[in-house]
Amino acid sequence: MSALRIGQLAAETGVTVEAIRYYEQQALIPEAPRSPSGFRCFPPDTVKRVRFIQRAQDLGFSLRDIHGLLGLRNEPGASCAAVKARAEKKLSEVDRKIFELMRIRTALANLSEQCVAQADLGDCPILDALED
Amino acid sequence: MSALRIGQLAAETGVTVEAIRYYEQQALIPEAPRSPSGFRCFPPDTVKRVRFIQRAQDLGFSLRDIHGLLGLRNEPGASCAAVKARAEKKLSEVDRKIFELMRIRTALANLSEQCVAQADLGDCPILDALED
DNA sequence: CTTGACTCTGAAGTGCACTTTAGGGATTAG
DNA sequence: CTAATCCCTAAAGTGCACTTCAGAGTCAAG
Repeated sequence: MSALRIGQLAAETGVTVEAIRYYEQQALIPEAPRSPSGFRCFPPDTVKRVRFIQRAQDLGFSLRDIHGLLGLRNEPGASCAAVKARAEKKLSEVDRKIFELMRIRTALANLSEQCVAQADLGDCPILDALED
Repeated sequence: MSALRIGQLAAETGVTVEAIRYYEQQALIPEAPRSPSGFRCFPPDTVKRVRFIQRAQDLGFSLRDIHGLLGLRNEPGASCAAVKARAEKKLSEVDRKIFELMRIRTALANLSEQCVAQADLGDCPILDALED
C-alpha cells in the first residue's frame, strides 16, 4: 500500500482529483512518478503535503504564499524567522478584519433593532458605521 | 462645486475611473446625470458611496453583498419584515465571518508564539504544525 | 488654434483557484 | 467479455473585480 492513485489521494484529503492535478501543475506537490500505463503514483506523504496546503489556505494564505512557504525550506539562508514574519503579517491582517467586522456587526444589529421599533430606514446605521 | 467629474471622484476616493464606471454599470452607485457633452456629473455624496463600497469590500463583502447592503437602506418601508430578515441574514453572515477569522487568528497566533525565531527550518514549529 | 489632459463606449484581457469539456486509454467486478 | 469506473491530456470556461485597449469626442491653457 505504498503508492496512491490520484482518486485515493483525493478521497483521503477531500479535494477533487482536478484540484490535485492543478496543485501538481503549480508545483505545490512534487511531480508524481507514473505507473507503466501513465497513472500518477503518489508517495503516501503527499497526503501530508495536500493537508499542509489545505491548512495554510485555511489560514488565509494564497497558493502563491504557500509556494513561498514550501520554498523556504529549501532556501539556504532562510530561517524560521522568515516563516514567522509571514505568519505575523497575516495575523495583523486578520486582526484588522476582525476589528472592522465587529463595527459593522454592531451597526447591523442596530439596524435590525430599529426595524422592530420603527419602519423608517432613512437614517441607516450601516452607512453611518462605514462612512466615517 | 456641486458636481464631480469622474476623474475628480476617482482622485477623491483613490479608486480608478474605470472602477467607478464599473460600479455604475453594476448599479453600486446611482447612474450619474450627464453634461451636454456626455460627461458624467456625479453628485458630491457619491464620494461617500464609493467610500462605503471600499470599506465594505475591505471587510470581505463582495460587490454583490454590497449591493444587498445598499438595498437595505433604499427599500420602501412597506416590507419592514422583509428588510429585517435581510438585515439579520447579513448579521449572521458577519457573525460567521468573525467566527472564522477568530479561528484563523488563534491558529496563527499559536503558531507564531511557538516560533522561537532562531531555529533553522529543520524544526520550524510553524511548518511542523502545518504538516501534521 | 493647437496641444495635451480628460472623457466616452464596448470589448477584450488579467489573476486566482479551480471546474468543465472533449476525447480518449486502463482497470476491475460480475 | 463487457460494462462501469477510473485515469489521462490539453484547452476552454467560471466568477469576481476589475484593467487594458482601441478609437474617438471634449475642454482649458497658452
